[in-house]
Amino acid sequence: MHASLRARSHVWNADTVTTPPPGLPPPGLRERKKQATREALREAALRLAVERGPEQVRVEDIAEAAGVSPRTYNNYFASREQAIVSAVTADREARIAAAVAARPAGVRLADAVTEAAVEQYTNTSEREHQALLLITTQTALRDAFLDTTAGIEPPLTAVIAERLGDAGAHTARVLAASVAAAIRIALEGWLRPAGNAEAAGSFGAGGLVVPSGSLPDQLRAALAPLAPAFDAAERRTQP
Amino acid sequence: MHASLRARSHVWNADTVTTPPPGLPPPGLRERKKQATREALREAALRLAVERGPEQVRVEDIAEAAGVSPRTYNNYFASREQAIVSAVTADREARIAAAVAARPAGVRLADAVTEAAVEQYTNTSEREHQALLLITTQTALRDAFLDTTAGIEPPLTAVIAERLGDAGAHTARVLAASVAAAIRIALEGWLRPAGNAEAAGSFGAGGLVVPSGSLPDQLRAALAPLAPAFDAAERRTQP
DNA sequence: CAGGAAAAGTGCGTGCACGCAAGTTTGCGT
DNA sequence: ACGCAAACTTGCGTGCACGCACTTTTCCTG
Repeated sequence: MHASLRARSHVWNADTVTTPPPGLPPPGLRERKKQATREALREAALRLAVERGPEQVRVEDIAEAAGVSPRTYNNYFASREQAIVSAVTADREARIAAAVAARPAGVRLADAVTEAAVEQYTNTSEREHQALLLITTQTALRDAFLDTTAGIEPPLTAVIAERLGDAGAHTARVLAASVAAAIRIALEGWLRPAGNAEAAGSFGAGGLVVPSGSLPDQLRAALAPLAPAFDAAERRTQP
Repeated sequence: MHASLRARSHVWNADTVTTPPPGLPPPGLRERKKQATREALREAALRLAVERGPEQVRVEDIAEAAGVSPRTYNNYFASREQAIVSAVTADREARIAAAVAARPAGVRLADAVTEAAVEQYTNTSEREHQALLLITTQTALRDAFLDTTAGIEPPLTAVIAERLGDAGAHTARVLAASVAAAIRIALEGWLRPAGNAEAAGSFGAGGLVVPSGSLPDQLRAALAPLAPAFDAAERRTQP
């Protein structure tokens, strides 16, 4: 059944250490240390991966560099790849949701989502771009990065549900998942240039794929087909 | 960031042993033995999982029961869970695509897809239902089963692309991925009853989720929001 | 300001995924 | 029929994910 498209790829978030939804009381020392550890691991993982090749970094090294035990390391990250990728991902999931919520209630929901996504993926900081190059070099990292999109679903579901009202809660879930899938496709197409020919799966006819434009273009193109669904959903709540 | 929703879950298809798209020449001895081995492993995995608990089955046991080395086992399956789940899944991916292609060209594409999905998931054979009960007992199996939906995407992309023409190749990909996501959601909702309360993720408002109807209902409900997107895509090719 | 419970960190052991480098079988051309 | 090349199998070694039981840290409540 098809080639090894998408091999092993631990989907996001297998950590034991839970981070509760931002509580109103001051975070408390406990939370702050947790986040500090998390960032220390992220940082160490990325730094080591850049210094030596990503292949030459064992979890033991990351843990040591961050000053924790290896066992603790994987209370935070389910795989070596996650640790590295999370450094460039940070909390983009939450930022996208926030960006959608920030748009005035007047605009089309489809546009709000699309622009929010484009916006959050084009903020290409300096180190982030450097790390992206690193990611493209290794399939495992590439996959881990793509799996990041799954994390967008829950917060996006929340904001969409907010706009659609309680009646559309179910619809919101499906739309959010579709958006996540579309974004994944856009990212796939974007960082394809690394010459693998057997990309699009193995089905008969049209072997032509768009020659991969810029990321914003890819995102808009991938999200466009979903716009009618958003419009219909919106229309159903505000006739 | 959220609880451990969707922990480790090796996405489908990490096998080394490739199965080329069905060639026209007679399969040849090589292919037949490969499929035989695959089925022997599937069968052994399921049988052992049913006899003792799924937890009490090591890879070594499965391999031995199938008469191959443990190393060969994971040339076919990337995880223990895949082997077990694949016994109930068989090639449902291809069947769904075929079912879509089978529908007359006159019907709405959205309907064709929905009905094809419902049809292929309601053929609950005897042993299959038994195995589904087994799956619900263990989170790892549940996740592996849900990840099966990812495999629907490639063949579904092909048939949808066929109906939309080459212009809609890109759209087809996004729609297929959305359908896969929707089906996943439907399945999630369906085999939820196993009392876990922290299901829907952790976002503020509406904690009400539909009390999970039958599988066909869940599927139709999950796919309905995508219908407008299909209609629009179809309209664009045949005005 | 205790004291005790909850949560995070740690050491250890087990089974597993997977790369590598033979060995073995199958298929095909001459 | 022969033999070569490609494909599959296998043994071995390595690093890793993760459960369990235990220690340490943080937080809350009387």
